[in-house]
Amino acid sequence: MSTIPTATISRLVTYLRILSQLEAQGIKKTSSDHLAEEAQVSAFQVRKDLAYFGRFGTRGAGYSVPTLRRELRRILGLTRAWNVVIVGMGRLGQAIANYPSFDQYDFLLKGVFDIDPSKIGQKILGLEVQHTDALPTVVREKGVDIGLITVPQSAAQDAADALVRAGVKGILNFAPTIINVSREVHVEPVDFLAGLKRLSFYIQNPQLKEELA
Amino acid sequence: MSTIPTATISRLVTYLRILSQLEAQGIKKTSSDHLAEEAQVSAFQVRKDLAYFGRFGTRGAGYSVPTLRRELRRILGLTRAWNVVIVGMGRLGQAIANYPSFDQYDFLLKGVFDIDPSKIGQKILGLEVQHTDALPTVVREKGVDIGLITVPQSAAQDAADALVRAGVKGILNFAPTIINVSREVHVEPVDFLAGLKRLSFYIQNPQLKEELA
DNA sequence: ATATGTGAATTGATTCACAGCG
DNA sequence: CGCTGTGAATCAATTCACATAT
Repeated sequence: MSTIPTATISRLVTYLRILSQLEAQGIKKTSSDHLAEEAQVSAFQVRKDLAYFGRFGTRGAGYSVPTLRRELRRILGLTRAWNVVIVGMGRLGQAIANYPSFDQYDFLLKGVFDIDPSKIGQKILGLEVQHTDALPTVVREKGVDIGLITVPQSAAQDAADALVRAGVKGILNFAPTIINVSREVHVEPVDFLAGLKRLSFYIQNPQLKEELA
Repeated sequence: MSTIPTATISRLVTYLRILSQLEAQGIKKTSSDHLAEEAQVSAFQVRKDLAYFGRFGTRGAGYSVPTLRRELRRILGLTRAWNVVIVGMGRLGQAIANYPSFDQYDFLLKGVFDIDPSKIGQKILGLEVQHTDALPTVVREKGVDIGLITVPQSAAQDAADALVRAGVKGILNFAPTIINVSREVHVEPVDFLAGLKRLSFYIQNPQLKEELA
């Protein structure tokens, strides 16, 4: 079996969102051409990405929207609910917790944590903010899979260590820093300051538009 | 001149952050080995990334932290301030506006916008929330370079269109959807729901750890 | 002695062209 | 005929090895 590019996984997430929108519009059929246009990639790319996981289309006819959507949800592990906690209940943590339809995406918020005594005990969406020391208990008892880190940069590594010790399998890191975790825990960065700095580069160097992939 | 991988730009942002931390600690010298360890890449990669832009080190001795930091800031366009606006003053927009030291990074918030009449007129960090219709005026008068989109998915394309018409050069898109803009405007996505879904895939397929780049 | 800078080699990802199937 | 699925070819990115400079 050939190796799967990480970029393919990102694109599968995009294809799934497009399919969900098509399904919501009652559209039953689509094609690699259409998905490609919506995802802003080539049709070759769409077909190759899907080919890593199987054959989902009908030659000459394209793809069934419900079928391909179901398959992508299965491939991405989105047929089950994932239990998550948030570490860091500042403004960003609260915004994420309250994000519209966060729970509709089958990510269930099972706990919210901080180390600031003034925050502990506050209620967020019916959950009481707990001290990070309670992480191991909550992760075990609630079967938590994923931890979101929304603490300041200086506290991010401590939060990551606590989450890993508590036994989460994945971390979504909003803090603007790289965190070190054991090999078996996967980390996805969500770094908007880094995004701003990349924008700064591209705006300052518009002539590089052609020289960049 | 060879073409510059987009991944290189992301890594330069990481190297810059590491150098800033080293400088704050009073450390004057570093090496490609040290930067590589901190950035979780190879030392070859660090040197190759820097080589796209010049020679910044001393053979046998490594890199001067202040010098390399200054050079990276110059390369990334971070020696000047960038004027930004935020479109979407829900919880996420407010959290980003209030992000600790957002302005310390030389991104200056020049306006906040929404289309919800109940939000217009509210004060955020001394700025009055304005209707999106006012974007062209503000962008022109304040010299705004970058727009942040923190509206719901369904409103993201409209927000992007308004920003592009108003004349911004770059967009940081927090909405979970791909937006279409004219070629000369650069878009950086910041999609935490996509990050969660990628985590779902990697957690469900731990055996692929070796098969993924 | 030591660590950078860089052409060459290798590995990986994307694009292509067309075979295969409905 | 139309569109998918896929090996082959191309293109891009990373890794390597070592020449080079201090």
